[in-house]
Amino acid sequence: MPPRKLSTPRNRPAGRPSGKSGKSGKSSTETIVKRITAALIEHRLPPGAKLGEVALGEIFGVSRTTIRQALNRLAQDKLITLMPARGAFVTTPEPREARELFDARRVIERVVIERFTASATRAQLAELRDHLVQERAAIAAGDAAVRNRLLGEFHVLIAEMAGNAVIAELLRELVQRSTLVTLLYQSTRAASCSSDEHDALLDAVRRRDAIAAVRLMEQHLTHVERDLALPGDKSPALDLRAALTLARV
Amino acid sequence: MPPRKLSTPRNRPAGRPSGKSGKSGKSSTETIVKRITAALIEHRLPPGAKLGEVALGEIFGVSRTTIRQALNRLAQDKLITLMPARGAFVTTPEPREARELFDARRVIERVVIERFTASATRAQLAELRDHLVQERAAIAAGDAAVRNRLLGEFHVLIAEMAGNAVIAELLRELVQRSTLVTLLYQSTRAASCSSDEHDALLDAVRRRDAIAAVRLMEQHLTHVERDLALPGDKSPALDLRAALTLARV
DNA sequence: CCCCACCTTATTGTATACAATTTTAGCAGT
DNA sequence: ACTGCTAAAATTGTATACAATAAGGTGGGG
Repeated sequence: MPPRKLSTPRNRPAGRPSGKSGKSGKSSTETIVKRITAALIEHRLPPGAKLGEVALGEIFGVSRTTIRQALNRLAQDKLITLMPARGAFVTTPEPREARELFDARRVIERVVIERFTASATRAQLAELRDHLVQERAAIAAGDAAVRNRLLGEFHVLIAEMAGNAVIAELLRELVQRSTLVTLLYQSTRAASCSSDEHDALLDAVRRRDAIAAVRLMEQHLTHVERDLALPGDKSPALDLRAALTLARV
Repeated sequence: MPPRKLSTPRNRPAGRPSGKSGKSGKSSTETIVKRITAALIEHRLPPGAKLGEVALGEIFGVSRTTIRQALNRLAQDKLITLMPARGAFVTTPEPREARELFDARRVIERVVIERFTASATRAQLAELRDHLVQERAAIAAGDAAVRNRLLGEFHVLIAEMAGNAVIAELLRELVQRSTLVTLLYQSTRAASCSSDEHDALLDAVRRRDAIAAVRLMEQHLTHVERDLALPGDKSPALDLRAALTLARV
């Protein structure tokens, strides 16, 4: 890597970032968290990638202090893993964690969809239909990044509409993490399938068929999980040994 | 060039908070988060209290940088609320949030207790029995602080034993937040009652009676919520007007 | 030829310095 | 005397500087 010290004294004297120059009224930390999260969800940062503080600082034009705050936030969401005195790395979820994530989602989303089926308004259904159109567009355009983000947001959107903000927030975290899992153990063919299942789900809600909606949601989550290439219960050590054995030859 | 230690370590003698030797295996941020969390859960810091950065820094013997990291962590757990350029305050949960918290807990803990009833080992039951003894001791001693902590930990303990670490972590957050709620809208009489219900719950698990266990858990959570003096749906504005009307007289 | 100790280097952890904003106290005006 | 503005103090937001630690490279020894 570049040992040259590319000094970047381009930092503003001090104080707040560029302020109102079109950027945003949001806190800069918040902005950075969102940018990195988007990069993770859209698979521009692969699991295991190192997130150096100085590198990020130069990219976003802020000091390490601000970067560090953002990294702490991301670590608490389990999207990145902080290794003391080592640095921040994109989390590589273990198979066990992947299964637990989808299990937790089934527990929560079963209730969410049941309630939403009872309370959904026409406007909410229209919004979800719009969302589904966007999903289809991203899939048709082959934009895997946006596709993965939208497929996850669909679930969060329903949870927010179901009326319990606390549950919606929990689910948002779970969906983000399981998106990371999907990217790790992905099998690409499942994409359009997911969107079709979203469609069927909405249809059941429109018919106010709670039983069918719950069943479709559970099947949907089970399908997504099953389409992952989750190693049975193999620990990373076994994979390592296998890799080394092959390398020997 | 030999990097001799000729520079003066200016601020190291600031001294650690607890003079205990050698326990600093943990990160200092982690320690501070736990200390503040304990203070919140045990009601030594009331909702609405301001947590100034310099004050905390002096208390714990660290700089504002470290304090700020801890405050960010606590804010993400919703235990404190950060108001931009204003400071950090102990969260004052609104009635709506309180109801949503207990609703979320019912959704999750129903499943947790059902699974635990099926999988509980003798050793796990013994550990829970020990925990219950501690609860009783704290109640008998009139130690409200420890009591509240233990009453919450009971639920988290069961979730951890139920085998899904992700769900257990979600519940830990919910329990912490609902403990804060309990302290705000408390009605003290419910304490021993909770412990009795924990006892009944354990009994159902011992009998492997999943249906009873689920029912007892739901009733338990409903009781805890009902014992709160949650204002109906009054918004703070209404409370303010009422208060002013009374003050006028 | 390989392995180990030491040193160099890069990166993280923490403290301090400075800028900006909010709050509060003081003052003038009506 | 009370309300509205202005300046000083306090507090937060951000940047930089310094200390500690882990990774990597080099030379010497087995």
